Amino acid sequence: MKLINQLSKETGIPIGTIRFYEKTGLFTGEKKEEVKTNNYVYYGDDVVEKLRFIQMAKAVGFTLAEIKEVVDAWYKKQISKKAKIQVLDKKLLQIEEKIKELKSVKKQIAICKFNIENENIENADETIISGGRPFDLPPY
Amino acid sequence: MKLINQLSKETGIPIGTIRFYEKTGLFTGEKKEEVKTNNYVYYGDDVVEKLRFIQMAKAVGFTLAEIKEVVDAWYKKQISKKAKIQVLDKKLLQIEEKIKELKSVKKQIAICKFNIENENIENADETIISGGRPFDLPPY
DNA sequence: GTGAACTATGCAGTATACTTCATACTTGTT
DNA sequence: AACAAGTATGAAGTATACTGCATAGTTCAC
Repeated sequence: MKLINQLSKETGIPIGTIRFYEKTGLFTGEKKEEVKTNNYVYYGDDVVEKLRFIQMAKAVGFTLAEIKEVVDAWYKKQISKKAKIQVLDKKLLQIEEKIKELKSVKKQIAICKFNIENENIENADETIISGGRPFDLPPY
Repeated sequence: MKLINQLSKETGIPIGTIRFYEKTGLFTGEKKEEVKTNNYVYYGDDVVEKLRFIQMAKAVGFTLAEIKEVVDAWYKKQISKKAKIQVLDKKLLQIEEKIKELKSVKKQIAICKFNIENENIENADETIISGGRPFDLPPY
C-alpha cells in the first residue's frame, strides 16, 4: 500500500491533482484501522492503474465525467450488468469515432506539411515564405 | 461567401463559439468593401474546413492553443518554413501518441466489458450484481 | 528533540473554453 | 411602416480541471 506521494511519483501526476480526482470520485484510498496516530490514506496498485487509465483517457479528449462513467461501470455495485455494458459499448463507439477523427486530423496535417515542403523550393530553409497554396490540394 | 449564421448551420457549431474562435485568432472573416450600410463579416469555404478541423482536433484532446499552432503554421506568413515543419512534425508525433493511448484505452474497456459479461452468468440481465473480479485479468 | 519533509483539509484563485446578456444597428417580410 | 430575425460588440457569468495557499498535525533523520 502506497501513500499519496508515492502514487504521484509513480504516475507523474501532481499530488493536488490526485486529491482532486479522489474528491471527484474516480477512486478511493483507505485509512488503516491499526494506525491510530494519523489519518493518512493508503492506496493499492489498482489506483495506480486507474490513474494511468485516467491519464490516457484525458489525453484523447475524454472528460473526467466521462471517465467516471467507465470507472463506475467497472467498480460500482448497484449498477445492473445491462447498464454497465451499455456504458462501455457507448465508450467503445466514441473511441472508434475518435480514431477516425485522429486519422483525419493526421491526414490533413500531413497534406499541410507536404504543401509547405514543396512551395518555394528555391529558397533556403530560413527564408520567410509568403504562404499561398501551390497545389490543387484541399485546404489542410 | 457566407455569413456567420450559415457557417453555424453547416458545421453545427454555435454562433457564439464561432465568434470566440475568431477572436482567439483561429481564422478571420472579411468585411466587404462594397457594402457600406453594415459591418457584417463574410467567411469563405476555407473557414468551414477550418472549423471542421477544429472540431475534430478538439474531440481528440487538442487545446485551442495547440490547434492555433497548426493553423498558424499553415497560414501565417512571417513564419519560416523550418519552423512550420517543426510544428507539424511535433503534432504528427503527438497524434501517434494519442493513437497509442486510444488503443490502450479501448483494450482496457474491452477487458472490462469481457469481465462484466462473464461474471454471475446465472443471474438475469436486470440483476444487481455484486462486483468483484472473477478472472485473473488485470484491472482495466 | 528539533527541523525538514510528508500528510490532511478547506478554500480561494487560475486557465481554458465557452455561454449568456445587454445594447444597438441592419435586413427581410408582410 | 412595423416587426421578426440576423449581425456586431463588449462584458459578465459558467463549467471543467486544476493549482496554490494557509493551517495544522505527523513522521523521519540526525
